[in-house]
Amino acid sequence: MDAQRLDHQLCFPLYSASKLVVASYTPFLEPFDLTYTQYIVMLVLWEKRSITMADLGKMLHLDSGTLTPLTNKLIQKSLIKKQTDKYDRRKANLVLTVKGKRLKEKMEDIPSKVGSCFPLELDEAIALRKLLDKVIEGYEQ
Amino acid sequence: MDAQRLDHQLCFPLYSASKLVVASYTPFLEPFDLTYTQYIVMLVLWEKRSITMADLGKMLHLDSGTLTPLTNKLIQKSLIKKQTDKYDRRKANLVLTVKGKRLKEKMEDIPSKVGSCFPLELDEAIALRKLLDKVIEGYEQ
DNA sequence: CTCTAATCGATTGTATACAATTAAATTATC
DNA sequence: GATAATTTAATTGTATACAATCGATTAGAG
Repeated sequence: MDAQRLDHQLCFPLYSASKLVVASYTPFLEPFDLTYTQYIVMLVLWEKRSITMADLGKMLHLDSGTLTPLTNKLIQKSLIKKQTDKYDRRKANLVLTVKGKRLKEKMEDIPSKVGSCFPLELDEAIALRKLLDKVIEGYEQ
Repeated sequence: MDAQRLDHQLCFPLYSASKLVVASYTPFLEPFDLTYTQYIVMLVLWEKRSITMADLGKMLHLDSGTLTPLTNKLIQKSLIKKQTDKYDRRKANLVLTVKGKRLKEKMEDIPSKVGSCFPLELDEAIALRKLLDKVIEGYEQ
């Protein structure tokens, strides 16, 4: 059994499925002029109302080299604002604008629309989620 | 139950796990001066010995905008060659160089090294694989 | 209090990704 | 056999990703 074969490695289906699922958001996000990564930043802001760049990076597993230009795009679209923290001038707090807050309701049905593009039953989705969490949390070195 | 939450969506763990697993190859690939994407192209070539850009793109789910610069890197490293097809001059066949062929044995133990960074049991890996395949094959629209 | 260490976000450089377009070559249609 | 349609790979433009570095700021050790 040759381990050096694409179809014997778990990484490749993972990499492919991830790209496919991310791409499946595109047609639903395009009307709102958002990319997938921009969308998940908005998801976080809709939950938190305010978050520093560092904490956002921890939540999304993205570094400042990705987040700085990405949040600048969202600022440019008037969806969020960046304001220096009052007590620690190194920190930059991201907060929603009124326009950014309002967007939430307009995009409400996207998760279910994306979900219906995929054939997983609820128990399968739960099992997949559990396995992915184990991969993420169990990683060592 | 709010569907618009990062931790209620399957896409995000999938996206995170994929990035993590791909990144976990880096320390093992670095000594060979290869990135993950360059590595999976080599995996294909080690299996096929010769393949057109189009067929490689179908196998890896990547388009020419990604593959052209990527294969150019591998050519530059003298691991592969690109030769115009004799019978259809539109097609470019990728083939291994001697150096590219020899690399296979040197990288033999990478899959198991990466595998041991993750805590999945065999049955879990099989289940994950099956679910990912269902996601990929079942996608519609 | 002062000097060092750590933290934070921005920047730079390299490497994917993909949409859209283009040019060259081949196939299909008549 | 001329022409339209298709295929193939390259190119262009935009958007991630991440490693490495930098400058500003704050925290910590003595």
